[in-house]
Amino acid sequence: METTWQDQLRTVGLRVTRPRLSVLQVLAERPHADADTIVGAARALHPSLSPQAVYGVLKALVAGGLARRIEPAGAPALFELRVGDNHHHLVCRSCGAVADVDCAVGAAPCLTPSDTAGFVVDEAEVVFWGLCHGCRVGTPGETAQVLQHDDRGGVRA
Amino acid sequence: METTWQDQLRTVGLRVTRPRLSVLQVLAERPHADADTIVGAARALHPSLSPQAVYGVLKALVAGGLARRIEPAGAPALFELRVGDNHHHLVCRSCGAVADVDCAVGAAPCLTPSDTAGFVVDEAEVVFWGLCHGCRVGTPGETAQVLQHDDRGGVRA
DNA sequence: TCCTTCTCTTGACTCGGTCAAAAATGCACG
DNA sequence: CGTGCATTTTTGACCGAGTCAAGAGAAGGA
Repeated sequence: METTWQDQLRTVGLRVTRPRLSVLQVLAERPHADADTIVGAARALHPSLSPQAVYGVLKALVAGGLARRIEPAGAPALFELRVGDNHHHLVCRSCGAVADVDCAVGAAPCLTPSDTAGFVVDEAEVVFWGLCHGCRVGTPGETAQVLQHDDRGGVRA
Repeated sequence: METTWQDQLRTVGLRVTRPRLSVLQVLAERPHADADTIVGAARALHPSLSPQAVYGVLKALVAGGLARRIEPAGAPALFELRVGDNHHHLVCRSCGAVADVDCAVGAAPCLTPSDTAGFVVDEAEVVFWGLCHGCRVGTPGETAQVLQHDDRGGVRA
């Protein structure tokens, strides 16, 4: 947040454009927005913005390392600006809300599986599934936009 | 594996049908197959099987707890029969190969995030990203069917 | 065996996202 | 402070994965 968006863009070799600045601002305000939400919000800043432009911008940002793409199973992809700080996510089964979690046990708890089966692991991605406070208390339908109720949850990892 | 597929199906209240037995057999042979692969393989056992039938069967199996659906980011969903034993997955960034991993540290290492942000967590899903032996050694293009090379990996969780 | 109910088939459709060509814009250079 | 080329955005077609719905067809209890 110290450096401006402009600087950040230039640093990774991207040109500074209105669509990009708009998307960056939207992402800064909404930490876990999906492409559609971003299009809607960014249009407030740049009315003629097309969905494809947003996809293009997001792809550029992710490729440049300014944004991260997360894909909770059964939901459209979400984007966030927190990158490189090794954190995971809590996802609400009911409303799809997402919260950041710093890595659970110490530094990198799950990075080393017991048996790597010949794989060389470079990243461990953790998603915690559950219910957010609102949905538990009974304010569903508020931010509600049910994600998936497929299998009977509870496997506990 | 003691009980027959038939028993398993009946146990969860599902009728025993040819499509279901075919899909179960395919899943038993290929532990992490996607819907498309299942359709192809199952047709060998039941030629008139339609893709939608497979989707229906898979949905029923997952709902009944006989199968589990996993969705690696950027790839079609995969299905497996190992359920209820709390294991995670290794996914190859290059060829999409998937291997099972028993939970890393002891029983449930990541189940309790440091700060739950008001969420009640019931499951922690872990995906280890990396390269499988074959792709590392240089046999890419073998099982190769590149998944996604989007962001420069290496965040290490 | 018959009948009810669940399941499969068939086909249309949705959603999230990509691809490609052409117009427009950023910005390095003179 | 213009000018020109490469990068971006626009516009619009397209694709894969999966869902939805109606009717034909089995499964299996009575």
